[in-house]
Amino acid sequence: MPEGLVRIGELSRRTGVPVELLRAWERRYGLLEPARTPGGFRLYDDDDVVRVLTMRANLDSGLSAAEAARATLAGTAESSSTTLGESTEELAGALERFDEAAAQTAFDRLLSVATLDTLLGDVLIPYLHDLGARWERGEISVAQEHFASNVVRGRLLGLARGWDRGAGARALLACAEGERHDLPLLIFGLALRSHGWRISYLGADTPRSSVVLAADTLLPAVVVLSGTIPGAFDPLVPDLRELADRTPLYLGGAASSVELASAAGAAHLDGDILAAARTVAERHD
Amino acid sequence: MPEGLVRIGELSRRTGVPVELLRAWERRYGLLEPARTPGGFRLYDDDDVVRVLTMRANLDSGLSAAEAARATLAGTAESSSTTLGESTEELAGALERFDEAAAQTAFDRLLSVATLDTLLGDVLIPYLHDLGARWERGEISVAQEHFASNVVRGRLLGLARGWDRGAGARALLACAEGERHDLPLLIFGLALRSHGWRISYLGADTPRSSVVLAADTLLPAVVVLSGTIPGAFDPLVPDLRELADRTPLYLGGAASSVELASAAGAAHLDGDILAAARTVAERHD
Amino acid sequence: MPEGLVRIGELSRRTGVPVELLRAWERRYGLLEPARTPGGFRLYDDDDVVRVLTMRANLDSGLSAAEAARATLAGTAESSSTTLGESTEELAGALERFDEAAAQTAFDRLLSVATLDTLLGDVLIPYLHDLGARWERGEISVAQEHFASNVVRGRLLGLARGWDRGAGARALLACAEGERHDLPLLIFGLALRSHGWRISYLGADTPRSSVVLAADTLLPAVVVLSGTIPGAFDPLVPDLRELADRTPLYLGGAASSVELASAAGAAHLDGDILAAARTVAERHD
DNA sequence: ATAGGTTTTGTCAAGCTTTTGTACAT
DNA sequence: ATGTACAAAAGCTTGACAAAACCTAT
Repeated sequence: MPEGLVRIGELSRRTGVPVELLRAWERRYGLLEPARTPGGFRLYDDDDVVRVLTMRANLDSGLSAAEAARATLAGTAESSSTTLGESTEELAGALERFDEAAAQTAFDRLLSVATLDTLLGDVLIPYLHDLGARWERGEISVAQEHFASNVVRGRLLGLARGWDRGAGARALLACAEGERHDLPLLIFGLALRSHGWRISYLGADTPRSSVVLAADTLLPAVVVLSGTIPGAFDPLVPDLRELADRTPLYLGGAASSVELASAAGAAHLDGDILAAARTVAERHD
Repeated sequence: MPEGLVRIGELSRRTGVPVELLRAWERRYGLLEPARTPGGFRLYDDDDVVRVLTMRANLDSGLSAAEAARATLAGTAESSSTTLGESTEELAGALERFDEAAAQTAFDRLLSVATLDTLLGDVLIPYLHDLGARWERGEISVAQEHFASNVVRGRLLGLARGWDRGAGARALLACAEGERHDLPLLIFGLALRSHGWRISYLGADTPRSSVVLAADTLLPAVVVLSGTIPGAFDPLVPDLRELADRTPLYLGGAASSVELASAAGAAHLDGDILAAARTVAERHD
Repeated sequence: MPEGLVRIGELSRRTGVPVELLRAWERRYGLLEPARTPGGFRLYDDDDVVRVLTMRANLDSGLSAAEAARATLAGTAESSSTTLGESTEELAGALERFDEAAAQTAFDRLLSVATLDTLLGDVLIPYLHDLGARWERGEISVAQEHFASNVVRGRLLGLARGWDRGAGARALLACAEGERHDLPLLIFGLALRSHGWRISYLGADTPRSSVVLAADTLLPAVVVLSGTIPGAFDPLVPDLRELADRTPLYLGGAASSVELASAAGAAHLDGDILAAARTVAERHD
């Protein structure tokens, strides 16, 4: 669209506002600041058309002329649609500056615009990855990491509430011994829940014997163990093999691999948490 | 929304309160403290609209003008309630004084403090009952009832997001023709969802032919119809019988009864929404 | 809820008792003692409505007016303390048999009958103590302990949501290095929050340097460290002393003692979590 | 239950000012 | 195009009024 400058008559025709009134609005409220021809004629651009139409809309909505003009001029782009990305950044920023309230608000906003899957896959997982990476690069302190984890953990546990109810198959979830990162496992649990599964969750750093005991009590359809520390699963292989004899067993996280899992009689879940949940859900219909 | 200051005439138009009365309330009770133009005209903001609506609602509920004004002005208490009961009252209060922000906060609070089942069964269902009763007694204005319903509906729909995903059995939900009260059915859907079911929701006032068509397309495990208006199901009986031949059919709400349901080849769901959801969930394991 | 005072006509409408009779009951039996407007009009509150309805019920049950009034005024206050114990047992039982849904329900019930302080002091703290004791005696498996901790943690973090909002003094909370039991600290935080404080929470196993860094960023009014493992604080004493120079410091949990705390320039918080929170709150008005 | 007086509150009016769309003269 | 003028619409303040609701006392 070429820069179409029009004179006042044309502006009047396009907006339906009488010429005199356009001049009055300019004079009284400074609504428009048209360029001028050498001879003094007013020249309006497309923005001016929008401005006049906005002015009219404001008048129609009941504002007085003075107020309508003020509102029109103040009408800086309304942030009508806060996108997913913005809210994510807001969440990240709030967590980093220890602002819990703002983080909760950002979380609320995310929950109100996104589905659970989107929240988990497009927001939380990338955020946690990023957090980890920056922590490794020393860009973030342990305090910030702790603070953020606790806020996120609180929200995830909130979403998890009641996740062992229903009629679906049951999964028993636990972190390997020594493993402290429970958040990925929590996310996995929520994803599996959204496939209709029932979740029993033992959380971080669960001794192998406890997993076995819980499995014997609950008789889950599958057991899923998570471990990120390299070598975390190695000493467990014999026990896992025994457990896998009785219940389908899955190993996930960086501590697992296809080879290690098969050595333990288990199946390996690769990196993508949501995909892993889908895999488990589909394989045990 | 651009912060639009309006003059007294527009405020009157938006609230239905005569101009003179608005001035009288300001003079006598200090209900409003409008800004002024240089020339002395009163300028009101959005909060003032809420204040006037609240004042009117208080009057409708039987308070004298002086008391209504006092209650209106007092009704901005910030609070951080912890007990379920307190949060519930907070929600009710916020909804009645048209304070959407506070209502959303109370809702968030409730969600963070209670289980979904409790929120539905111990908070929302009693609240909606109470709302209806007070509306019938004229203690509450139509505007308040509408406002409250819409806020609640918005939150429930938010909670419902993605409820047709997963691997559980599918239920098709609809209100009978002419039936406008969709909130009970929404609550039923959420309760059923918490049992791991997938929900397909057609909402208020769904023509019988649409239900049949959706049922043939989706092949749900059950179809649930809701009706509160007495006699709402009566003309549908032949069609329902045909539908029930193909799919298990449930009828709920005051318009249904054991006799009517069996005449339609369906099962009757009694008054307690959460119990009804449990019944359906268990019967179709 | 805005305390709405109503005039005699509305009271009559709400109770179905004629205006003259209401005045007569007041004059003859002192049934009501309404406030008055400057002009002399009677003003009744919600309790008065209840009183009149009770009076009517008493009359209907055959009492004479004078007797009915006396009975009404002798009105009783009832309380439900039985439910607390039952719900507590229900919670404990559900957690031990890995029944998350039932545990959540029990939690909801507790929240609906108890205040936060009661919940923390009379239910959770005793329960956690008991859990620990039974774990030591081998009556309970690690799996059960883990499972229960995670459910409780989820609820506590839910109650904590937004706890750094407001205008009160700020407290920075963290567990000592190596310390994994964050629940007591969480409870302490909630208790302190109920005194109007703002909480910044770093959670389990926080390195000393991180605490210092967070303290320098947030400038809290106090720092509180928790440690249960004997000797957990010992290697930290020099660093703590330095931290205590800048910010009031409190040490709590079995790892602390009056001597150790004073050696670190800090104050010792003794075993009772709720009392400790009260102490901190009062000492920093 | 009634009578006679008071308070409360919604509504109206008079007289004047401000705001704003439109018109007209230069 | 500019500047001024003008009148209708909307608003302001003060004051008053009457119906409804309420009071006390008989």
